[in-house]
Amino acid sequence: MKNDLSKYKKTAKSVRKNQIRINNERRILAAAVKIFAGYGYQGATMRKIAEEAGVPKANLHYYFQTKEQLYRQVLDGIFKDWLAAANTFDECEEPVEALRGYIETKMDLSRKRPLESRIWAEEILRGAPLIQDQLEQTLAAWLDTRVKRITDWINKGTIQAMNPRILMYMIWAVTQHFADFESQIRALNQQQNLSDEQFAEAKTQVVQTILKGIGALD
Amino acid sequence: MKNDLSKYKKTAKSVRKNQIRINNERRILAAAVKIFAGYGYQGATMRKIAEEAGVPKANLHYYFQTKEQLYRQVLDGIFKDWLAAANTFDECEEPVEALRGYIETKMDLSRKRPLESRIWAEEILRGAPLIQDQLEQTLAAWLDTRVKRITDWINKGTIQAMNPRILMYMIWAVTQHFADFESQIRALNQQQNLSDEQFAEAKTQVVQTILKGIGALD
DNA sequence: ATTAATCTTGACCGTTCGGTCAGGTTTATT
DNA sequence: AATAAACCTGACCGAACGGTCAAGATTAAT
Repeated sequence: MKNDLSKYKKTAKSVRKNQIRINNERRILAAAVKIFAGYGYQGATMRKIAEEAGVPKANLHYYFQTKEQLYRQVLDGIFKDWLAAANTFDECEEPVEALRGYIETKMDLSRKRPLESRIWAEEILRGAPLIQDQLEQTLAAWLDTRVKRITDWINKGTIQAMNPRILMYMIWAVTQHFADFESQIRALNQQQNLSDEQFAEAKTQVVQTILKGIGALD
Repeated sequence: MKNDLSKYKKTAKSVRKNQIRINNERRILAAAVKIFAGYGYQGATMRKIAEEAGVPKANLHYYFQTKEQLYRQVLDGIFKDWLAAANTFDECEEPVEALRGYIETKMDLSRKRPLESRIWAEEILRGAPLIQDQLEQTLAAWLDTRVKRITDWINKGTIQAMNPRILMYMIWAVTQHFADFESQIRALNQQQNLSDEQFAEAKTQVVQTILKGIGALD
């Protein structure tokens, strides 16, 4: 097995040896994110990724056996970021601050990592062929516990009665829209990407509209 | 020119001749919508489309010279539907009913024509390489006039102050999410698509949340 | 009945795709 | 210094892609 990593754990000095692999894997993954986001899974080619990473195509297959495995690792990285951001939801006890923090974090993620958001979106668009398990297990479990929290708020009368799942779908839809539909927003904004000021305004308005829409604000 | 249609306009009987062409074009376009939606532009192949339509691959190139031209005609059809639905916005004078009607129409469109929504989404995701002109001209003009209507409502005090463009982005994001992210919603709904009842609930909640969120409802 | 236009199709073409591999180079171990 | 493990890469492969074309079948026009 060319790519069996277990052997690297035998000695202390092998840590330095790993560095070559770590650096190259990181470089290739960064290039893969760009190319997959820009062309989609099918439109992306190993040639383009190799060119973007500045390595020969054969080298890609040395570190990642197949295109699909490379793509899977890209998706894994995105999913981890997603879950990390998702924990913002639990940092506050009160619905207003918990939801505000979560929406703002998701908006920031769309602003700072639009490529990752687009890769995720395309995967879902195609029917989630590779991440269905993660959706049905990890994401479904994450959602269930947050639905319970929101239900508690509703039962306490802090926010009005509603379907918590639909609220979460709305938050995801709106926040990710600013990454996924960036090119449409640009076309409708005099061919300019949203400035920092415009994006800040959007962020505020999204938070206000949703919070007010569920009766958490006046 | 094999595919010059001008000659068909010469006689009355040519209308019947057209029927073969009309039927085959329609059949191929319907198959193309399915395949483009399911696999994306790059992932879709002329082979698959021909198979879905039940005609030999060479026949596709008889009616549509290239894959890109076939795809363009699919996009044109989607854009026309989009604009037709968009006119719902103008049917009512008051903001509550105008926005409610528009949101509901967009939700219904997501429910009834999810494939078209996904093709549109993928095109935007890829940077709108083929429809940029339509976005910058037709869609931008459509949006501008609606922004003016909303601004009037704000100036009259019927709804609260806000950025009308961001409101429209939110409406598009949420309504199209139910088509574009259908596979994610299904994975989070016990592997079942939303039932008619669930979708009706979502529609109501989306309308209520947005209208209340902009201060148009109590 | 004849002619012309339109439609149909299997076979084929050049290109590009993901992936392989042998053999050379570099780095680590003893 | 010698050996081994890891890394690198140009050249190559079969498969699948979009697209073409000549020749036959069908339909319309006279």
